[in-house]
Amino acid sequence: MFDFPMYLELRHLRTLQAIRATGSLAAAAARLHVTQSALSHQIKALEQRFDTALFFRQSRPLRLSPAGGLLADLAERLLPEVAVVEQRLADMALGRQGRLHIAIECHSCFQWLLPTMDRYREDWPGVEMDLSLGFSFHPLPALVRGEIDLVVTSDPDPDLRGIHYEPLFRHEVLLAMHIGSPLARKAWLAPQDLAAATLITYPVCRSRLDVFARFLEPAGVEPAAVRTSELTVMIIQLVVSRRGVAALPSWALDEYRDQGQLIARPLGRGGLWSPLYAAVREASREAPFIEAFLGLARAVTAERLSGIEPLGA
Amino acid sequence: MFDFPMYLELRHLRTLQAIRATGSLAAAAARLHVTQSALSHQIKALEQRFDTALFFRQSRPLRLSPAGGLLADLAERLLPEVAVVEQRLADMALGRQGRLHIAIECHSCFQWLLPTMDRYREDWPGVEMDLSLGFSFHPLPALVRGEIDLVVTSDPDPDLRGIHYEPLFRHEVLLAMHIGSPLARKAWLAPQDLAAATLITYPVCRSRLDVFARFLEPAGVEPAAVRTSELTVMIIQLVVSRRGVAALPSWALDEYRDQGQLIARPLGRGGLWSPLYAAVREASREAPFIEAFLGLARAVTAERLSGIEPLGA
DNA sequence: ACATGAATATGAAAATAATTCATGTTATTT
DNA sequence: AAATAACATGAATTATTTTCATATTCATGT
Repeated sequence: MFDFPMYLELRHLRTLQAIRATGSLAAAAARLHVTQSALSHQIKALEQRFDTALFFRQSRPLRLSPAGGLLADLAERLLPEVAVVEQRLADMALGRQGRLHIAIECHSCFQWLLPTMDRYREDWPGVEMDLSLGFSFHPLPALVRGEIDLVVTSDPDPDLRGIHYEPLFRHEVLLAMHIGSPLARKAWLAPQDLAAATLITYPVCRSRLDVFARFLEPAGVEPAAVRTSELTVMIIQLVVSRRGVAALPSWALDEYRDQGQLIARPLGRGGLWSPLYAAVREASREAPFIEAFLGLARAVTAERLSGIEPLGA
Repeated sequence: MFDFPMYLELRHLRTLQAIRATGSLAAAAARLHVTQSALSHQIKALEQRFDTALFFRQSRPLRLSPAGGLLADLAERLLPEVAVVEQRLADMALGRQGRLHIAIECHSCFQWLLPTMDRYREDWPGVEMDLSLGFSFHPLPALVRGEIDLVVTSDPDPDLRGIHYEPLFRHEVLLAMHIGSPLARKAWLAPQDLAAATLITYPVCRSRLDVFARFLEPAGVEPAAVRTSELTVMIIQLVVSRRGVAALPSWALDEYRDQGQLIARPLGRGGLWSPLYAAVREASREAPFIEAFLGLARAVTAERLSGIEPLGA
């Protein structure tokens, strides 16, 4: 009759489970909202497929055979797991659950990102969070590939389709130097002022450093020396010990500035302002758990960072 | 497009698993022996059903979204379980595995049944065995209902359909008495000889006791007294201490007879012979693991029990 | 045993659902 | 910027599942 196919499917497990629970085909059919005939056919096909009876017919109430019991046991184990996953998927679709793997390209962003994440975790316990540092790899392609879900970046790549850049705020990049530095006497600095200086930067490509990309290189100026350090505290140390100067976000300097050793000056007459974006996939942009994160990030930065100018919605 | 249905099925899990394993729809399709188009449609339907993307399209190799990963994880957990059960079902169909729940109606059958089960277990480790005593319930209907799989009985019920009675052997029922009993002087006993005796029996319905059903009742004789005991050893005790006489299978007496206190005599001139059957469902009759058990039971009884006459195949 | 009611089985038709085919799009590579 | 490989899509096809109508089987009471 049925020539061959007949893979075991969850439908069959639901049927076996219902049959065992109700003790009759008819009742099981009612519970599953199908006709008794449908189940009878289904059972028959299974029995042919496995070449064994699934229940004993000459008795009522129906009793499953050992083979039928095996399948019903399987149903009892698997179906609850399936239900759990379906529920989680539903939650995900509603945006109440999700995954938020964040990568940052901006070394000094910890200052506001960690508090943001802490507060976020309280409201969205169903969201699985992770943070990785996007210094050694390129976070935006990873965002496209779905390896991560949000990238904090200051240089959007407009070529990438399907990525939305949500502006967070603009902040001023200041040149930090020792209070006794000759450059400290100027109200603001011109590119040429750095020609004789040692510039301390994070160890990343110059095109991703605003001092170079938007201040020195346009003017064709190269500092006397460049040295790098991974950590903001270390950079500050070097500046305080008069080993060089460094361009840093104004808020990154706040906690050190009032120690009296450090002074900061704008880069250029109007200052060097840099935007910061949260890049997310278009597909996840409207998920509530993403929107909530962006909103919280804005609130936290506006509250805790000085010298920034909020951007975006 | 698809208006509504779309239950999650194992097919979908197999698809997700293959996609994650291969990193592409096309490769997954090849592995599952369907076209790439089939999987594309399948995925699309799932995405509509769960209202969420299952993988990121703007990247190759394909990467599953969190939702897709959830389903693939589920697949990884469930499919192996399904495979195990399918394998066990195949084994059952071939009769290499099965369930052998045995019930006995015959009190003294332990003597040969336990050794039989012990030896059987060695050869058929895949068969789940159990033994229950069918004294307080009726084992044959339970056999029909599939609660048990084999009943050792001496009175077949021909009304039950679908039950096959496999003859094992005939054995003689002897009357055991104290060696000094006046009855012991006779070469064989007539029903009337018991009219003055105390008869000790197992505590079951008279119709299931051959002494009554086939010896005393046909002759219209009632013993002077009847008392019962559950255990064969206890019955022997009572007989030895001259509290009465008992009708028991000859082999059940073997281990006590040579203690010199006990003597046994045939019931009637030709002796009272009783057959023993193994009742199984027609459906399971030809399963190798059942046939093997029957064969072994015959071998063990022929080897260990005296005074029996093998029956059947 | 026989009738009766309830439950399961069955075949054919109808309804659904899954798959393929042919082709269009989109991504990656050279 | 082609070229190529991979995925998406709509229509047609094929396969499967379900229903409908009805037959058979089982359980029970007389």
